[in-house]
Amino acid sequence: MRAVQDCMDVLNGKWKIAIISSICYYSKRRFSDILNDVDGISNKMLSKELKELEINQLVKRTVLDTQPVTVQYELTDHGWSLRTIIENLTNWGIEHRKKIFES
Amino acid sequence: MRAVQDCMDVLNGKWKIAIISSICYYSKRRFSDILNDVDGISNKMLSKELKELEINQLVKRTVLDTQPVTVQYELTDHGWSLRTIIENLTNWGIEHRKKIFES
DNA sequence: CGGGATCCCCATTGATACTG
DNA sequence: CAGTATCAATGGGGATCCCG
Repeated sequence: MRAVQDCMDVLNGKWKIAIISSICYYSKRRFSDILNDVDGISNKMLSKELKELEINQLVKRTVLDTQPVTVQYELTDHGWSLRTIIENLTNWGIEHRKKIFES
Repeated sequence: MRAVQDCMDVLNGKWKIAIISSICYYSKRRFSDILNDVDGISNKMLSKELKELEINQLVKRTVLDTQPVTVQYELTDHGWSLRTIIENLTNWGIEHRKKIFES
């Protein structure tokens, strides 16, 4: 019971799951790419959420020495371990949509 | 990607997962019991979240003809199908706690 | 017991503009 | 490009009281 909350504390906020999904799908992803992937998110929110994910060691941030600057985000091993959950959530979402559609 | 959001739309709010976990664990659970299970939730929020879960057909509400009234909450088959996800989240939460503790 | 109604606040989010 | 800064608004959520 407590453990579920520990998990949700890390995945709190409106966008965390979607952000992780995006990075997870593409392995490596840039700031502006994620901004496009996640529908409706603002740069401010993305910045904030990514920072939190980094603190919780789910995401690794890498600055590439290009002009202009490129920043890569990728999942850490720990973040990567959420893959199963993401998949389950996705599958459930699909099933749920069917369910609601039928009724 | 969209599907993950469909799922999270249903599980939104601060308390949904915890509430489902509570009911899931006990199979049937009363309002005041859930109120105790979920640490920090207010009756207003519990009431509201349960209503939403009912609308999304994850939870079934049954009023028992006692004095005073007893209300049972249980998961529908659809709600029950979240069991795997709950378990995954729980396990991940435990692992995460270890991880953070080490660092 | 299981909520509903009210009041109220502040944290989260949005929109926009700006910068290295 | 990858953010930061600032201002403003909304609604999530707490506290309390009430009711059948």
